[in-house]
Amino acid sequence: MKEGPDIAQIGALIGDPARANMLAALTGGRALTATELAGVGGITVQTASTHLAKLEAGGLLAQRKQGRHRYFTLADEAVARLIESMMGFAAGRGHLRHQPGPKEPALRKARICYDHLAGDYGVRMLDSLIASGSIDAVGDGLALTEKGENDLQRIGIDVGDLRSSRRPLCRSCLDWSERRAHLAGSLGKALLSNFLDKGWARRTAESRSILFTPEGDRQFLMLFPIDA
Amino acid sequence: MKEGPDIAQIGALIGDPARANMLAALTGGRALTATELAGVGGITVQTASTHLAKLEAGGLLAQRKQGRHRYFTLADEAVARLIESMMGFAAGRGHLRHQPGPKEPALRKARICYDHLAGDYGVRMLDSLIASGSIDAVGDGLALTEKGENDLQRIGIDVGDLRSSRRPLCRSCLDWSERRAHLAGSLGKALLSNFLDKGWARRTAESRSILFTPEGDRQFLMLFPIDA
DNA sequence: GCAATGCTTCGGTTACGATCGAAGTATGAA
DNA sequence: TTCATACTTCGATCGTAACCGAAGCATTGC
Repeated sequence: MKEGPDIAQIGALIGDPARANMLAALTGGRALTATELAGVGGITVQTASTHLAKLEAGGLLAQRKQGRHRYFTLADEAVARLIESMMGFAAGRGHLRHQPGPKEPALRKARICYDHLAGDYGVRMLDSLIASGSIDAVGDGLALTEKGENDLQRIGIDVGDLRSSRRPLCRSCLDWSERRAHLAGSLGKALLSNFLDKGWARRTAESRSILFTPEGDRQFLMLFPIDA
Repeated sequence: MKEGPDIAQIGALIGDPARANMLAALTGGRALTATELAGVGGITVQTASTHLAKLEAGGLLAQRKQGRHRYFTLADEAVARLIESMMGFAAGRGHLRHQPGPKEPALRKARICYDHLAGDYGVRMLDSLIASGSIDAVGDGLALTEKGENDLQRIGIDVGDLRSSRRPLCRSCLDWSERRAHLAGSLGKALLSNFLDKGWARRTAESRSILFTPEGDRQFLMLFPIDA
């Protein structure tokens, strides 16, 4: 007994419904204030404050003071991956929420996962990139090809810039709704930013879902075709 | 709020120290009885029984009756991966146990992770396989090469048999002690079995650690050299 | 300066769940 | 049959942590 790292601590941190809701909301990548997170968790600000303090002490959250606000974000991408992987696991076991809710279909279609595109569209994009030879896939690993680099340049993404960052360029992330991989890493982030910049899609206020405009939808589907 | 799968439930399941200890013990791959698990968790059998019932209801455990014993195991490999990934995360945040303990060094050197080799030796083995060209690595993904297949045949592992199983042949698994990848999947399992069969190493009674014999140690290090 | 907003800290209540003793069920051994 | 072992269920206790009202800081705006 007492072997290895202490998983009970972080399990307990995630194990409270209010905290889990806050973490899930922060997986949206946006920095949120304590008051907003209290709303997400369905609790008062006082209670939220103690929860947030615990999460920060546990290394899951980071906070940034700005004026009289305090913006909370996930500490880093590793936390986002942990949350998303737990979601994948929970979805696989049928630990779904009681009511699917009206927002559910939009979430399944396209949502943000920390800073990249997830859901049906995220999976489709990666599939298409692999099919077109832009990305090589070996097992769970992904690597950008020369062809991919050229193609991306054409739509306005400079891979050279991305390579300079310490963060891995390509990374696969298991999608909880599709149960298949989508593209994470700095390239995944750059692609989503690109779509948002072009006005193809926009983020919604209080949800993780991403709404494509009709025109953006058309462009996206044309850019990432599936031959089936 | 209330978006996506319910991670709080499984978080809470893992969040109790007694349950976390039991799960960690079961990551050793061995089926354990309720009484043994009670010892691991440091609680009475009654308490353990209720914990085990909850874990089973949550889909984390499976049980098998045999005579008057009940053997518990992790429900499947996905659970093992979740536990190990949480250990990796916890180790990265410094959520280590209070006292490193005497068994710690042995665990770090070589231990079992569900059914394959982990720890320093596990990482070394994968590094060596990649360096020798037996395994291709792209990002986090791993694939056996033709050369690798031949080499393995020579030490008595028939890859053809392994391929027929539904389980992936190669899979990378993040090692919590080394913070680097080691080899999982059916090939990882086959390799460990091979070492045990040859008498190079043996499993210990109540721990996850794996003890190499002096001769086994020599053979292992010779088979998987590191040029550095 | 004063009021308003955003958040934290304090204090006290409450509820849930972990815990164990004791009793109950099942299997095996004598 | 009787006893022993392995485990579960019941009942009751107890501790902890989630929770909120109220008060206390800090920052901004007027």
